Amino acid sequence: MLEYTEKDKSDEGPPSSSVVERSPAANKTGTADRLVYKLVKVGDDGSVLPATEDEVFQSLVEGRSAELAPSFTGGSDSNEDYEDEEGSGGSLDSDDDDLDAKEDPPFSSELENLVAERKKLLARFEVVDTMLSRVDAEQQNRVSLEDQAGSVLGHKSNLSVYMSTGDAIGDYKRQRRPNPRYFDFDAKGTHRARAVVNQKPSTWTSTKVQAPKSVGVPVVNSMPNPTSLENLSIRELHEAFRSTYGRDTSVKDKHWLKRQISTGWSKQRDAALSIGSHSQLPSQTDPKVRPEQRLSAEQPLPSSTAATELVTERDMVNGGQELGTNGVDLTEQLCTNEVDSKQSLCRVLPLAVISPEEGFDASAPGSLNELGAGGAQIAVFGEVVNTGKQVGGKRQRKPNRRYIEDEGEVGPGTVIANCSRPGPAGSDSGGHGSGMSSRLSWRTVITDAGPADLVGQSGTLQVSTLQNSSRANILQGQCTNSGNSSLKHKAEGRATKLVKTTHSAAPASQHDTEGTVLKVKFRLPAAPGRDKDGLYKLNGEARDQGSCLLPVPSRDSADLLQPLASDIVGAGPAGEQLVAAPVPTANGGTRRKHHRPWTLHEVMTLVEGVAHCGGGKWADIKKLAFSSIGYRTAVDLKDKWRNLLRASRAQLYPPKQGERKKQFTAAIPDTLLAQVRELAAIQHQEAPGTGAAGMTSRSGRTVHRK
DNA sequence: CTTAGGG
DNA sequence: CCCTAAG
Repeated sequence: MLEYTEKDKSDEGPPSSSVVERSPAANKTGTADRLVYKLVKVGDDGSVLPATEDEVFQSLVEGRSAELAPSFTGGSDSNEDYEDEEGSGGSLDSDDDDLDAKEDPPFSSELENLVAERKKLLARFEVVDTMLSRVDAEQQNRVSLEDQAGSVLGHKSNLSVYMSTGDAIGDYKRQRRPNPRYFDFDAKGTHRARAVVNQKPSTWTSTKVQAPKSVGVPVVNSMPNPTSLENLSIRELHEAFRSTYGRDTSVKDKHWLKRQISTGWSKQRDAALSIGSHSQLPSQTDPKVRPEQRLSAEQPLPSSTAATELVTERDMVNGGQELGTNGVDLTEQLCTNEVDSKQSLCRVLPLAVISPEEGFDASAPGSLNELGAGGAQIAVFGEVVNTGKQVGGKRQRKPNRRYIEDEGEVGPGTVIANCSRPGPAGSDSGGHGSGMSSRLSWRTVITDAGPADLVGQSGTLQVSTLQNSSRANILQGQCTNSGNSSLKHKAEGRATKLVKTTHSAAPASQHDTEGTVLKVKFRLPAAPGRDKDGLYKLNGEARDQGSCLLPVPSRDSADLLQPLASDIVGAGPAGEQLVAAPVPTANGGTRRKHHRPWTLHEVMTLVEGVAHCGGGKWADIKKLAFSSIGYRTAVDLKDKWRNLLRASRAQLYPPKQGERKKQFTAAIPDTLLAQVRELAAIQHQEAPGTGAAGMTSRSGRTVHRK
């Protein structure tokens, strides 16, 4: 019931392609601004209408007629976007004007050559962009204000709207990751609404689809059997990927690769089929379909549609490329296109897709957990990226952001890479939905000046932007933030942590004090993922510390620094260490992971915590002993402890055999290990017996040997 | 949400 | 470190 209800409320937008009048304002009005006219369609008469991404994209691609597909126009627009705008209204107007001026298309449009068109379009986009930037800025401000005010509601709606691109229906739940357990539940609620939605896309699709180019891998027959993917090694997967998409990828995650590949195949197949007639669904493609999903997937499969679209887009994009004369222009154009396409897809796909979440945009670094909207996939460069479409009607797991570094890599596509990800291609740490991320990056690129401006206006914005670039950038974020220290942004868990860390970490260890610590809360809409800590409060660290039960023995700086790590992030002002620096892997690739070496201090703290609370009470320990640490989650503690146990055990057996083994572990002093052992022993004892002092279950965990 | 385990 | 399955 609940789900259903919620949907009703928020959904308005998406589903009804039809008009949908939502009770809009009611909910979101105030806040929902975010969307705002991202895209504007300028009519010949000079009127400006909010256009759908599709429209824009189309117009861009086709170059010629500024017009959009008729079918599209009306319906799609009616999304939240609309509403949103109203909310923010004022600021936009000016922009609109600009558009008008620039945009009026000459009568002789027909005659105009593509170049001219392109220019125009570009100009238009710029304007739009600008607009967007402003809007964002504005929103940021608003958000910040809201935060201060303490109003929470607004955010939610905003974000979701924004990200989910309409489709999201604002339903938070949907964005969560598909836990099987919940899935059923979810699905039920969701379906109806969706069903309603599905019609719109078709129109568009049919129009566009023309000559799908065959990609690296041609048609159905020639495609390898998906099931074969299971057994492939990463290298093989890479090859397959390359053949499928025509580019390399650095992603190491097998799941991701498989998914991408299979998706690519299925898509291609679909495209091929759909062109001729109508395709059937590729159900077998995905190896991991969840049964539940199938059951629940009553709806018709839009997949074919999606695929088609993607293909089409790709073609278009490619075309653009070819046409492009001058590098620069080209570049821009591409970027633009890409962006648009993404957006458009988002818009469209959602309808079709059951679970947008899955969607994953190769080009968008971010996403992590799904964002619904963002989820939609995009075609980057011609390549068909996995769409949220669920091939077999099942949801695919979403790839971890972490693993996706891709995108930029493509040779040919380089252009885009530049555009979208200027900086070090960050992995998306922040990832909030792909949608978001893509957006961000995009924006970043385009708005050169933008960032600066934005920053100035609202520090907040920056943060989000930064995310993409990984923690390295965080610093900036700090700076920015510092201004508005009071702001709290909801951030994605990790990101948040990181940021936080950067901010306060070092100091914290010592005397901290910082009243200023801010919690940066990214506003990721949907980011369901791991917000765990997102909300973490930075309480004054000092305060907490004082309150901690566990006295931290080594507060001395010496202790802190000594440890293995360089980590103490704080140490360096620049918080760069946080990072996800690419780490070379033995195998060969590089992977970016958040790695934050444990400091001796932390380890000691952990040990004490265990001593006080017993093993297994990670959450408690976290609260007590790590209140000042912040970035270590209970799980981290658990993991670390596990490692310590291992180490302590290992210590007993000297590494005689010439195996140098894990030298890494080195840093931990024997004494500590000894303590660990002791504790382990103690717990071991107690556990089995009866809960001695109220410690009940924790025991078992102690020694597991693997 | 918190734990335990696996990877 | 991350992810997931289980209470």
